[in-house]
Amino acid sequence: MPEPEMNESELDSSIQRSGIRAVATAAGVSVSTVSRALNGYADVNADTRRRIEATAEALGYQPSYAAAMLRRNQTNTVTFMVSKPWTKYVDPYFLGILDGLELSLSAQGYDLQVVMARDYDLELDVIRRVVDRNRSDALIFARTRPEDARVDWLESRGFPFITVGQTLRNSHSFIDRDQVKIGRESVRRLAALGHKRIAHLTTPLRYTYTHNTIRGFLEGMDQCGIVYDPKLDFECFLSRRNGEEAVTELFTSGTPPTALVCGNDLIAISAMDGLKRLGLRPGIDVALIGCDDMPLAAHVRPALTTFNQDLGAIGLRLGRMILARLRGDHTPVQALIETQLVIRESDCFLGPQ
Amino acid sequence: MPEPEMNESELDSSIQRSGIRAVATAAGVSVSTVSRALNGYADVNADTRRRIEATAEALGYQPSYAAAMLRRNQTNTVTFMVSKPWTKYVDPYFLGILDGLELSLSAQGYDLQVVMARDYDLELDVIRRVVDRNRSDALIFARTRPEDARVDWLESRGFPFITVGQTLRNSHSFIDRDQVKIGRESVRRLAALGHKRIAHLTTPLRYTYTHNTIRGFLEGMDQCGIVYDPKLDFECFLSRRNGEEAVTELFTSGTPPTALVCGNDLIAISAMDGLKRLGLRPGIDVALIGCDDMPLAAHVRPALTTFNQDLGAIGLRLGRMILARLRGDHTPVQALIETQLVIRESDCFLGPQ
DNA sequence: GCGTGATCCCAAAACGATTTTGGACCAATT
DNA sequence: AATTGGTCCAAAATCGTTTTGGGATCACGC
Repeated sequence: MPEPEMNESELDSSIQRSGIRAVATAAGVSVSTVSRALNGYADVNADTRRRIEATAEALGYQPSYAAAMLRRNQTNTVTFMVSKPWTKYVDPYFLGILDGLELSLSAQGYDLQVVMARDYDLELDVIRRVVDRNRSDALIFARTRPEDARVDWLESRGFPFITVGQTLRNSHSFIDRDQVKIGRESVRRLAALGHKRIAHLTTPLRYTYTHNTIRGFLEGMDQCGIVYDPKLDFECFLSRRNGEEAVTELFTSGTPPTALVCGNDLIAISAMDGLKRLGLRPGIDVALIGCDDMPLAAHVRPALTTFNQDLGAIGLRLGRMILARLRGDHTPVQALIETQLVIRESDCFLGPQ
Repeated sequence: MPEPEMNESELDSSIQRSGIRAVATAAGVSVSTVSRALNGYADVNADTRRRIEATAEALGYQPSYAAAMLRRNQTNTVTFMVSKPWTKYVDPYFLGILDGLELSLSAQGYDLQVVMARDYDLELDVIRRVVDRNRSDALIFARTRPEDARVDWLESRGFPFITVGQTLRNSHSFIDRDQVKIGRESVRRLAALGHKRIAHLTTPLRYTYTHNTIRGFLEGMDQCGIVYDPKLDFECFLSRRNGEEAVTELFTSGTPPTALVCGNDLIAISAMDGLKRLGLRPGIDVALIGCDDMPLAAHVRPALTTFNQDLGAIGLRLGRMILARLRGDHTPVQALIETQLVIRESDCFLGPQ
């Protein structure tokens, strides 16, 4: 017995899958006509088409995915690559997008496949595996960096892909939040409330979107006539130096800020904890604005003022974009998603100093 | 032009995929020998095998997934179905498991596919689609209920599946946390700290795991000689009546509890917020124990005492279980995962009442 | 009656692997 | 010398679609 693994392969004798041949016989037409009828080709008589459809339905015919894939040389699958922070930390972004994406893909008969890259170094390997093995028609990934090797490689291969987030070159299709606006509006909101010393607790600088937020932040400062104090900038990580530590440093040396622009809600929430620990009341002594509007943001006290976006809509849009690309539309689409500032309790008027 | 959609189909002229034929020619053997050599069959000369492997490597040969799938009648794909709460709310459970699962699957050449069911009513439809269309070799899903239509259907079809969580019949393979123990140990911990009035803020009752937790809770109460007061039980939902509301009710009428066992961390955190709003200090006036140990649990003040489990390990184990099943091992495996109580700040001695 | 399209349909050829079939070769045993 | 068994390989069949390249049939105008 030369079997490498004794794959017993089920047999599933219960239900007999009827192929296109059975449908053809039952409907009294040829196999090719069934195929053309079921795939919406024009040169099939309307009556014949209806008859074939009825027969297929009656027989419970399901075309073999594998056979179609082999013949058409396309997988009808779109791959979403999950990068490092998402493989470990729960990011509200992830599931929401996946949800909308799956919705639009499945509506067009496409499947969603998920692959994970456990480390930055592995990202390219993972992509290579997916692409080289011809197991997917297109790729989607996020957490883009200004210089992104994944983008370079995929562009050189001509493989269809869309990123969630931008790169420096931006020659490809992407979808992104308007981070510049988020940064700008955060500052403007706080300035309107009277704040002048505004700190920026940024997301990791390796990501493009962080830089865009910073750009918006600086634009906002400029527009409001506030001079930028670089000492009030802190790069925060989820795993290491978080909002709590940043706040501790900010409020125990130099002139502390009266307001905090936080790169995301997790940073904001940990910053609020840090403030409380220092005896400061977030939302009263210090104003905070977050970003993402994760479910918890509304449940935290004080409830977090933050930027909301319709994640499902992003996913949906993403699906439409990739589907268009797959249909042959090669013009790069670059979509900026609007966000709304959700005002809750954590931002506040500048109290008497 | 009878094209239904003008699918331009790329052509990707850049890289010429070399097939098994090319490898055979280059290695000077027959096609079948290449197949046997590359698939680990025994009756191939060791030298020949090495030569073929080297040739395949040199030519960058990647066997056509579609062709193999068509011939072997298996997809080399495992499908994970995401059910409703996970499609909307960020649950730490989800990604961690997916991560470990993908790791073990990809190591064996299997792909992970994700499908979403937007609603409970759709779950069965989604499963049916996946199974009937023969697009997956096995199915994994969670959020099991005592009477679960998905389990019934899959069992009747003989389709391989594993659940994360149990059902009433439990005739299938599953993996689950030891929820009974979680409930029991929560009570025992709080009782050891002097608490006698212990409330239970449960997860939704439609899920099996909630009932198991309740069973453990009652066992613990019994073991500690505490009489159970049904008025201290609250079913919490993420979307509707959350921990905050439960706490508000509990502490504004009747004899309030001194300790809270919470079905998950999200409930616990919102309960803490509710307590603060009532002027009570969680971790000082009222003890809380959560469940899940989501990343935020450690960042919250007071830091949450909660049950931790190695999610990656669960996913890994899940992968091994499904792989064994796919290799023909039909004996149901029922794995209970151990959890550890992570003691932080939110549980506390019973203060002077 | 004969081309000329239009319309509808069909038989056969891909697609690219795996698996089966049959047989060659060699050494050991009868 | 014949038989047996073990080890290897080439050729052909197979999986179930889609696509190709016509072929009937009919209506129409000359």
